[in-house]
Formats: sequence, structure tokens, C-alpha cells
Amino acid sequence: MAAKRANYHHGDLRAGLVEATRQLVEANGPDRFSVSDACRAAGVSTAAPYRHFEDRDEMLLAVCAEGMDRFHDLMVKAQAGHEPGTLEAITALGQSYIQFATSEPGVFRLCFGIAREHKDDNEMVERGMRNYGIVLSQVAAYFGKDEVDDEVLERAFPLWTMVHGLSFLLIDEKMEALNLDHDVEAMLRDNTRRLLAD
Amino acid sequence: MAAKRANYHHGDLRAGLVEATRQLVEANGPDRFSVSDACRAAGVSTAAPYRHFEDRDEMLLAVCAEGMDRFHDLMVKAQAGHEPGTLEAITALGQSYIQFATSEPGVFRLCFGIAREHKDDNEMVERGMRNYGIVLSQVAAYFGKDEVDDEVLERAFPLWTMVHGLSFLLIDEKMEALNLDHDVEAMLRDNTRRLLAD
DNA sequence: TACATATGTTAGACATTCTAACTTTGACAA
DNA sequence: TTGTCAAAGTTAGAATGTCTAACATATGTA
Repeated sequence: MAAKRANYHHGDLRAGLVEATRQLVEANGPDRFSVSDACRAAGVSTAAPYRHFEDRDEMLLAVCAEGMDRFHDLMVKAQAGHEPGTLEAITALGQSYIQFATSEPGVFRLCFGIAREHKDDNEMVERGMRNYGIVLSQVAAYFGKDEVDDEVLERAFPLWTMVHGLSFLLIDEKMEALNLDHDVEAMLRDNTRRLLAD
Repeated sequence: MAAKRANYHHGDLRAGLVEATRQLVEANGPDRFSVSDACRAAGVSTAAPYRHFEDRDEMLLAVCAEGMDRFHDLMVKAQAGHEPGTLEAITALGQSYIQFATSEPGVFRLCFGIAREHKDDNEMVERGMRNYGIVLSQVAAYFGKDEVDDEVLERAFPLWTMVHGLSFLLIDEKMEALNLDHDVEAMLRDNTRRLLAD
């Protein structure tokens, strides 16, 4: 499993641990993640991580931060192909949310799930605002505005709630559980339109 | 903390442990729950629960099952005050979802969050279907139908995604984090209407 | 070259889940 | 009423995990 390394020093253990943590979170879920597992994967002793992270939570937080950035890139790419302020552009953002959730549900849970405590972490709030800001801009443009005012805020938030809920229902496999069969893309498009209609 | 009991036997340890588990889940969150804590609260040794539950997960599952039933009662009460098939009745169901989520976020997370594995638990699927069935009936009535057909399924599901997402954004305090200020009741009403419009 | 510092390691304290073997008690049959 | 058994407790302990303290080694800079 863990490649025995030749050198006493690892080279970049921090990065190695973050990657190991990411993989383990994806494989077992955030709640089943253990520091020990990450150490085994990185080939270091169980005390080593504490040179780089305060504790287990901080390791998970690092993966989360990385994930938020990856998600940012996804949104930027998603909107790139569309005329700003169109229904297509906004729908594409929703699809990138769902794509992020379904392609890396472990990290998604870390970013948007258990993350009540992120509220107190400035870096994380900034990342969140940066990502949500993309949606706000598109919705502003949709309503022909050049800045985000109260109406934009009010119309954008329900879109978030819908894709957020849809993402969790998907990764928690509720549709399978209740034997529901929905076309996710069509649903997303139709209901984005409905939520933006007056 | 734990009341030292006089008798060797507890009386109804199973129920006592479920209640202790529920309280701890609410206090610390499902992921921080430990069997040991529940034992301390119930005043028994750490081996005692294993006479009543397979393992830690089964203790949490018991709390979850109880929660689903409590949520069912809430929905039934919520729709009772309204003419079936009206926007008000459906909105009231959404509000009961949000009320459940915000009044007992720990149990809510257990029921609707981490619960990927519930998919394989028949009793849990049945409870889920029973609850979702209430929504389906109301939506069927809204569209003037007396049975749940494909169109009803298609129009009901987005309502679930919206209140589901809204509930999680609320309990994860994302609105506070991003300094958003929305009137939850108004938002729920307006967007239920929008999602049901054509 | 030598020393300070960063980054590893080993050892261990303490908590947790769960099992095995033992103990107490209540219920029921005789 | 009493004897016996099964149910439901207990204690002890194995396996695993988090995190700290004390020690070891490499690296970069004076």
C-alpha cells in the first residue's frame, strides 16, 4: 500500500497527506476517515501529520479548501460556453454543482455538508462567497442588472437551495431508495426556468 | 450526569439508550456521537448496549426511525389545517420539513443526511415512502388527479429538492456565513408556487 | 564546519468500539 | 414456594484511533 520511502524526510508530506486524505474521504466518506489511514497511505508514522496540521479536522479542512477551488474552476468553465445572463448559463452552473457533487461526493459532503463550523473560518467563507458570487453575477445579468441588489439576492438563493438539495438527494441515493426515475438534466433546466419566472 | 440506579436491571434500557442517543446526537452532532457517552448518560457499562443493538450504527438508526415517525406526525398535522391540494397545504408541508430540520438538526441529519445506507434498509425505505407519499398525494390533488402518475412524480420531486436544500443550508448556517438575509417563510411560499406553475 | 530548525520517529497516555466470560435477577414450571 | 434458565447486566481486555512528549535526523545558513 504505502510505498516505503528511502529518505528520512518525505519531500512534501503536507501535500502527500492532503492527497491521501482526499482519496480516503472519497473512498470511505468523511466520517470514516482516520488519520492513521492517511499515514499508512503516505508511508509515515502516525505522529508525522501533527507537524503540518493542528488535528484531524484541519486535515479535512485542507481537502475541503482544495475542493472549493476545484469547484470554482468547474463553475468558471461551465459558464464560459454560454452568453452571460442566459438561462443556459445559469443552468450550466447548476449542472457543475451537481457534477461536483456526484463526481466527488466525499469532498462535496466536506464542503457543503458537515461544514457548520466553516462559518467561523475566514478563508472558507471567502471561498464560499467567491463561488456563490458567480451565481449572483449571472442572475444579475439575467435580470438585466449590472450589480447585485436585493432582488438578485432573493432570486438567486432559491436556485442554490434547489441544486443543493438535488445534489444531496442524488449522492444519498434517495431516488434509488424510493424507486424514483427522473431525468436530472431536464429537471434542472425546467425548474431553473420556473424559479426565475415571476 | 448519569443517575446511579439502584437496580441491577435498568427496566427499559433500550428506550433509555435511544433517548440518550437522541439527546447526544442533538447536542454534539451525529458524527461526534459515541456509545460511551450514551452509556454514561444512561448509567450503564459500555458493554450493556450490545444486548440491545448490533453496534453503534444500529443505535443511530433507531433514533432515525423514531425521527422519521415524529416527522410524519408533523406533516400530518401541517396539512390538517388546509384544503387538500391547495398551494397552502403544500407550502405547509414544506414548512414542516424546515421545522423538523431546524428544531432537531441532529436527527434531521441522521434521517436525510449521512443516510446513504438506509437505501438497503426496508423499514427505513418504507418510512421514507410513507412520508414522501403525503407530498405526492397533495401534489396529485393540486393537479386535480386522484392518483399519483408520472406527471405528479415529476412535479413533486423539485419541491423536495428545494426544501431539502433549504433545510441543509439553514442548519449549516450558510446564510449567516455569507451574510445573506432571506425571509424563509416568504421564500418557501413564493418558490413552491413557482415550481408548481407551468 | 557547526548549529538551529524543520520534520521525522518511537513510546505511550487515554479514549473508543466491541467481544468473551462471568454475575445477577426475574419469570415461570413444578 | 422454590429451583432453574434465559435475559440483561458487569468486568476485563483486545484492537484501533487521536494526540503529546521526548528523541533523532536532515537541511540550510552563519
